[in-house]
Amino acid sequence: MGNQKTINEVSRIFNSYLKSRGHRKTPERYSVLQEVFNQSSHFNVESLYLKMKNENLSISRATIYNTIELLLDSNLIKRHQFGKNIAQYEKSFEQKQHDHLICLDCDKVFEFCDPRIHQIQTSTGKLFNFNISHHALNFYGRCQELINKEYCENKGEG
Amino acid sequence: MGNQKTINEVSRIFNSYLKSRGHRKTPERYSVLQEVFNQSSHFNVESLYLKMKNENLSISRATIYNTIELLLDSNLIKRHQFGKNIAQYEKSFEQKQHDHLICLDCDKVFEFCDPRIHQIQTSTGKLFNFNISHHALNFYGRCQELINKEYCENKGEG
DNA sequence: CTTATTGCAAAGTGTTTGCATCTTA
DNA sequence: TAAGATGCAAACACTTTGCAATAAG
Repeated sequence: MGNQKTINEVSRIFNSYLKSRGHRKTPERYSVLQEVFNQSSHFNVESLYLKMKNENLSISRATIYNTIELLLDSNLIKRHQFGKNIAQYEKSFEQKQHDHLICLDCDKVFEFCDPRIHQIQTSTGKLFNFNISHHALNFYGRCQELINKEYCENKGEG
Repeated sequence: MGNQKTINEVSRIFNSYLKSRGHRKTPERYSVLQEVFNQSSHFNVESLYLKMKNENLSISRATIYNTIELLLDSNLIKRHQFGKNIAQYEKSFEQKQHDHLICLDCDKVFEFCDPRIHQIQTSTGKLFNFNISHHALNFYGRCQELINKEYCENKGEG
């Protein structure tokens, strides 16, 4: 919603990123990008690896870690840590800036937007003379709505 | 500043927490608490362990991990992840609520306060019917001030 | 044909667990 | 003296690294 991109557009971005950095175009890199594109929500390296293996794609963990770095560097994905020692990722194309609500009961992650955060970022940057490139705002708590309860039931899904 | 607590007050809090949960009072638990009390800034389990070993205190990593859980549960410390796979802790007594600025060049962490965050927390909680217990707001960027440059020089210290 | 990239396995790192030994209550 | 806590080492989970084989340009 808003500024969705097709896999072709995203490939083109990745393509020109690779070219600009003198990195080679390999089938593995594009298959990781495709898989990331298919993710509807947050994912981690292991889940991505298993998913790809399950689809009989030829890939190794090392290559996924390698490619993830390139995708981060080209701003096609974002990295998060939601209070656990596992890096979570999400694609950063096709969605507007948002932050996260994390349920401490079911680990489910919800997204929200609030323009005031950007104001705080700007004024804090000025105050500290800090060149802020990005932020992470996480609210931790317990979801209570019926609609959320549903999610809460299939605990620890991701 | 504001509501500092002495080690005696903190011990009393820990003491009554342990009693209320039926946990035993052990010298190790109190020596971890003392060490945490002595920390002026963020710390992690390994740094705490090495510091204690250096002071010839008898302690094991396992016991520190164990005690850290109790200190978290009794709200005497807070846990953070600043974008790395290492849990960072800080004492949560004797200081007011604050958030963090993380320098991507030198890994140094700065603290700031902004009351607007609490407003966002309240309205987001209402909007999602989420019972929010706490939050983490991290700004990532590069520090530029001379005063900060100093910190930046002894890279990777904390 | 040169050199970046892949993929495996080994090593690294932070954390958790199992269990025998101690110690608190 | 019984249940809980400690401490060591082994196990774990995620990530990084070394290196021979492969493939992009």
